[in-house]
Amino acid sequence: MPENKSQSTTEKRVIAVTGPTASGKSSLALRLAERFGGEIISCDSMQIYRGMDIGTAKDPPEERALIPHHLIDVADPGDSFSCSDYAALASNAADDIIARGKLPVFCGGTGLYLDSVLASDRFPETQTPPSLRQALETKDDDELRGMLLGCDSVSFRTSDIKNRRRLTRALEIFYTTGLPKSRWDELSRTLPPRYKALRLAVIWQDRDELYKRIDSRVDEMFARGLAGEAVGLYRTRLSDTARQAIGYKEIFDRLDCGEDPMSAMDDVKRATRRYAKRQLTWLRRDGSAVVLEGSDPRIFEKACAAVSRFIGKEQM
RNA sequence: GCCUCUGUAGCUCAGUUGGUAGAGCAGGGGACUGAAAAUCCCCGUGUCAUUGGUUCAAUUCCGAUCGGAGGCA
Repeated sequence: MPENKSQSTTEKRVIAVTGPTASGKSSLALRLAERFGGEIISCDSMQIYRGMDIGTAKDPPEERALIPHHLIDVADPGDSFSCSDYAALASNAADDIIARGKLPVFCGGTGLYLDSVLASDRFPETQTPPSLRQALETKDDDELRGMLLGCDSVSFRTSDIKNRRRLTRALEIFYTTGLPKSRWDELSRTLPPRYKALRLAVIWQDRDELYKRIDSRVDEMFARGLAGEAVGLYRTRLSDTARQAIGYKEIFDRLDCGEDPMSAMDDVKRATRRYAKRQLTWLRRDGSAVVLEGSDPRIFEKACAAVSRFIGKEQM
C-alpha cells in the first residue's frame, strides 16, 4: 500500500458507481466503501449545493457520518459551479484518499462530471469571462454558426450546430484560449486518463419499475418538505446552475405564476423520469461498465466480486 | 322505460362529402469533452367499440348489440 503521491497515473485505482436516479446506487456505494475501506466522492451536479437537500436526494447525515463523503455541500446555491470546478475538487479528493491508503468510491449520476474526473486533466484552464458569454447570448443562432465556421470549421462540421449550448461553448473556447475546441478535444483524447476506474452501472431492466421508484421518491420528497425548501430558495439569488435542479425549478415555475408549489408534483415526476431516461442513454454508450441489475437481491455480492477482482490485480 | 349525444393511438381529441387515418400530451431511441438535473436531434399501424346490411370498396352511410354522458318520465 504505497502512500506516496509519486505513483504513476495509471496505477491510481478508483471505483465508480453510476446509474439513473433512484436506482439504488448510493446505498450500494456506501456498502462497498464500508467493505473495502473506501470513502465516497459524490458525483452529482446538484448535491454540491448547500441547502438543497431534499430535492437532490442527499443521503441523510447519519448515513454520511459512517463513511466520509466528499463533494457534497461544497458550494452555495448562489455560486455557479461547473464541470471544471468539479473535476478539480474531485481529483484532489481522490488523490488525497489514495494517499491515505483508502479507496475512492465515486457515486453519482452526472455522467459528464464522472468522465471529466476520470479522463485526462488536459482541458482549457480558462474561465469564460461573463462578458463574453453575455455578448454571445445576444446573437442569434445563424450569427453564432457563422462565427464558428470562421474560426473552427472542424467543430462546425462535427458538432451539433443546432444546439445553442454547444455552439456557444465552442466559441467560448476559441475566444478565450485562441485554439479551436476541436483541437482541445483531439488533444484530450491522446492523453492517458487520471485514474484506472472500475465502473459499476446500476440499471433496471424493467423501466416501469424504476419509474415507480422515482414516483414514490418524489412523493416522499414533497412529504418531507421539498416545497418549503424550494420556497426558501426562491427568495434568494440563485446561480444559473442551481436554478436548473429538478424538483426546484418546477416549483419555481409555479411560484412565478402565483400557484401552489404542491401542484408541481407531477411535473417533478415527469422531469425526473425523463432525466433517468437520458442517464440510461449515457450509460448505454459506455460499454466498459460492469452492469448490475438494480432489482437483483444479490447485487452487493456481485459488486463485491467485481471490486475484489479489480483491486486484487493492483496488489500483485 | 323513452329520447338525444357519444365510442378513433396509453390520454385528450381532430378527420375521412365512402378509397383502412393525424395533432397535442404521454412514451420511445439517439447525441453529449467545464452551463450537463442542462441542451439538442429523430420516432405516430391504431381490430377507427362489436356485429349485420347497402356498396366494387365502410372507420366513414343504415340497423342491431354492448359501453359512456346527458335529458324526459
